[in-house]
Parts: sequence; structure tokens; C-alpha cells
Amino acid sequence: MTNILPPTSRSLPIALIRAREGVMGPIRDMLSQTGITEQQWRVLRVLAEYGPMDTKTLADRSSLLFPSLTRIASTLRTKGLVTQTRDTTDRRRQIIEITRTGQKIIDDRAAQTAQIVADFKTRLGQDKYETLLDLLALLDPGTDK
Amino acid sequence: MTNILPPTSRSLPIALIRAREGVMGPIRDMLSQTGITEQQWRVLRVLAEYGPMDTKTLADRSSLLFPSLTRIASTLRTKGLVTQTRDTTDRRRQIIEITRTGQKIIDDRAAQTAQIVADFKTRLGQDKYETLLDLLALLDPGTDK
DNA sequence: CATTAATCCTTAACATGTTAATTATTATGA
DNA sequence: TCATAATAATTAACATGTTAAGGATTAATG
Repeated sequence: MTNILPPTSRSLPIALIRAREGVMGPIRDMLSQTGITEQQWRVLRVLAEYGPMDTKTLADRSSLLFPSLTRIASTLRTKGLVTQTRDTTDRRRQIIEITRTGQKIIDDRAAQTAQIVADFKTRLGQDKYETLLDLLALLDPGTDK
Repeated sequence: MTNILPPTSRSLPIALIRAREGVMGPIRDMLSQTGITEQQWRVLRVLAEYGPMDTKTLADRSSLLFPSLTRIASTLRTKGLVTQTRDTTDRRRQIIEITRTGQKIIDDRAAQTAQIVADFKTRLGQDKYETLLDLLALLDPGTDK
């Protein structure tokens, strides 16, 4: 068997998955106390950072696919963490906005989240941490646009 | 609003997701011709590289959770791409083995896969490519063991 | 040897990933 | 204006991610 494929241990897709596992571990531990999922957290983070926006933009910024976001928005609405209103000028658009309750979840965990990030910076070293983010950005398909 | 959280554009988890999207794009295009999913591909890759093994080991090496692997193995069995037999000495263990049909799928796409990998190496440069893999390995939770 | 603990795997339940089809609304061009 | 195309969002269907519970088998301990 001619083996022209790299060993799975040096496979970029697999390395990305495993790294993600490592990073998400502590974050998932933190989120388990909040009752929301990682993706719901990401949506709230984006809304807290940029303010209200339409679903399409929210999906892009949250790195979620449209159908996923539809379901997640529905869940977050039920939990009272976001509101959803139809755009008045273009009635196709739905505008999502974070509620005070949703904002509180972000605020309450911000310090804890910052600590997790700080730990990773310490673990890799500031230089390598920045290098890693730069290299990952090179693979981001959104960067080409 | 005191914003102690990093902007989502410099968030490590999000950067990992987006990089993964970028890497998986061409691979998914390739896989769409085979009728198997990315995870099924990964399982076949591992089996082709290491030979038959029990489900637990396979899950580890494929970076899949146990319940996911159970379902995927079932699917692959139905497709005739793997076989599953009970270990004779320890009857709790299930041994998974790739079939000739499964091996053919890997072999037929190996050149195409290698080309995709080569393109990414070119895009980043060999040095940065290796650096990236090294940095990602630092985040791999399996490395600590 | 019998009970308990540990291990391997499966199943269940719910959330998300992914692709394709569908609906509602707006934009375009004859 | 009307038919058509394009856009925004939803829904559907199936696969996987994730956590928890359950079943079968083996190991450990008294």
C-alpha cells in the first residue's frame, strides 16, 4: 500500500479538532454552570459585542450555519435571552437583540472566561499564542473576501 | 459595559472553528463524490493506517466520541466498508476492520487528498505549516497523558 | 466463590452540523 | 404592471456532538 497520506497525527483537520477539544474543555466546564451551550454562548457574545443585527450577519459573525442559528435563536428566545423582531423596511429580515437577562449571563462569566483565555496564553506563551491566532486566520475562508 | 473579553475575531475557539471551515471546504468537496461523510472518512483513514482495532482505540485515534463511533461503525457496516467482530478473549470488545471496498475508497482518493494538503502547505509555506501543527499539538488534551 | 467494582459498548435524548427544499418578501427587467 | 429572479429565513431530513443512563462482560476483593 503506497501511503501518500500524512499520518493522522499530522493531519491538519484532525489537529484542528483535537486542539479545539483542548480549548473547549475548560470553557465547557464553565458553561455547564450557565445552562447554555457553547453555540448559544457564542451568539450572545457576538450580540453583546456588536449590538442588534439581522440573522444573516449574526450567523456570519457567530460562525454558525443559517439553519443552526434559526434553531438557536428560537431556543434563546424561549429562554428570554434574546428578542426577535421583523425589520420594518425589509420585512424579510429578522433583527435579533440581546436582552438584559442575556447580557447578565455574559457579564457574570466574563471574568471567568478571561481567566481561561489567560491560562492558555500562559501555557503557550504570549508570542506563540499570537502566532497561532495569525496562522489560523490564514486558513479562515472569510479572510479571502 | 466593561469589556474584558477579547473580540470574537481574536477568540481562540472561534478562530479554530473558522480555520477548520477553511480546511474542510476542499476536503468536503472531495468527499461529496464518495458518498461518505468527513467522520466516516476519518474512521476509514485510521483503520487503513493502523489496521484492525477495538472500538475504544478507534474512537481515540479518530477523535470521535464513543456514541458517535457506535453509530458511524453501524453505518459503515451497512455500506460494507468495515466489518465488526467480537473479540474472542475479551467478549466485551468489538474489533473493527476495514474491508477491501473501504480500502479502495481511501486509495482512490489518496492522490486527490494529498493534493489538497499540498495546496495548504503552499499557501502557508512549509515552515508556517509545521509551526501551526506544532502549536495545535500543544493544545491537544491527549498530549498531556 | 460471591459480591462489587470496573470496563466496553450501546442506547437515549436533545442540540448542532450539513445539504436541500420551501415560503415569504423584495428587486429586476420585459 | 407582471412575470421572473434574487434574497432572507425557515423547515426537513439525516448525521454527528454531547451528556447521561443502561446492558453485558470481566476484574478485583473479601
